[in-house]
Amino acid sequence: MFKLIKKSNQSQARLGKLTTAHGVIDTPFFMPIATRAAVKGLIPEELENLGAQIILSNTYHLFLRPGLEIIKKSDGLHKFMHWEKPILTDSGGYQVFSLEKNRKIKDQGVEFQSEFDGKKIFLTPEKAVEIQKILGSDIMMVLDECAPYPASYDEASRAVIRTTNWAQSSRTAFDKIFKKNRVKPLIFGIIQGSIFKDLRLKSAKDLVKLNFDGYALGGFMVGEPIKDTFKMIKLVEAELPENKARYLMGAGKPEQIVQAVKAGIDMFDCVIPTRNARHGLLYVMTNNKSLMTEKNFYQEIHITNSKYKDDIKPIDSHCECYTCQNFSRAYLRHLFMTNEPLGQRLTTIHNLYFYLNLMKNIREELKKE
RNA sequence: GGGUGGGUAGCAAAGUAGUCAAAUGCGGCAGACUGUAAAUCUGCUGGCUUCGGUCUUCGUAGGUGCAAAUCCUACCCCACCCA
Repeated sequence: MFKLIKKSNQSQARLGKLTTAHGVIDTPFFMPIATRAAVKGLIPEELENLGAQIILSNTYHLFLRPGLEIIKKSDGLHKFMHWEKPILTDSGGYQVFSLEKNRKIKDQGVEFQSEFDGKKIFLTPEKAVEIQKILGSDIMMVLDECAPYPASYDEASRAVIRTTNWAQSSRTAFDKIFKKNRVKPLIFGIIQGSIFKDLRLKSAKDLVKLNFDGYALGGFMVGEPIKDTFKMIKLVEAELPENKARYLMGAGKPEQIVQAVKAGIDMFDCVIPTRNARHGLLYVMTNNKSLMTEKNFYQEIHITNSKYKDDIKPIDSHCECYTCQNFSRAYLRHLFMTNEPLGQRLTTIHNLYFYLNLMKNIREELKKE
């Protein structure tokens, strides 16, 4: 359940609390991604210390490997991966987009071809709910169709119709499966519609009727101009009930997250901090004044750049993460140049800390406002 | 001293007359990454350039030939084998 604590008087930003079966989460928040039941090289204790309140896992990938039997036997995903805080599970809707070559969309669901053995997997909205139940998800996402960009109006429209139908089926399946449960996971609907105003509006309105626990804005950050992204966010935000969490799926860069918080978004997830960390792109805070008003509050550095060869400063001199407390740019660069996996682990720690700390600072700033 | 193989860009290694400023790999430089099939991918890596070219390069020095990294001669170096 989402509880709105405070609304900013300078923007649409909100402070809130999201209660799940595994604990209460302060919003706005960022979820590190654990697609395959692990956050790239980090142990759960480290994640917690970095400030992670919740992580994201993936229905499709876990269904393929290790498979549901193993997770059942382990008594759910939390125990399996030793993470006792909340887990949000994505439905596989994004894989409709990212694994475009290996899937076929039908009205009843999506047929994927397994990358491991070529086996065909037919994922329906009902099955996505069932799988997420077995995983032990705290926040389930409905199966949706994430259309690529650019998409024609007709394509986008068809994707919205299917997504809405699937949301209906998911809702029904969910209510049936959890009829007798006192403690239930949350279930979120996903709004689609590419960058077409009327489609986004219709998608939002139809989903709100289904009374989900939260509403996700999907199908963004797939190549569309960021201006359009925010136009759509503003449009959709106005349609959403105040007492439900809003989740901008797959976003984003730090300044985009701040901007989205100001547009009324409560939840985020993104591969950027972890993937970029592994690729040597690191975040440095350049201003400790107001995140909510300053535009350029950070800088990116490529740790492999030759200019860091003899730079014995930490990544970010003001950062309090384990990496910055103990290691220099020169050392991290050396680890990267020599392909030492430790380099990736240390930079992942830093970038995740940067993101999680960013969210914490946003919350504190909103509190003080 | 005799024999054999070899000397190609930062390194390794193809190429053995024209389509060669020279494959490929490594190294080096820079960039991208947004609900993760990503410890991945892309570009550049002799000089100059008005980006059309142009100049200098394949151990060194000569030579043949319209044309040479590629053929010939001499020399210098390296590796291994025999004395």
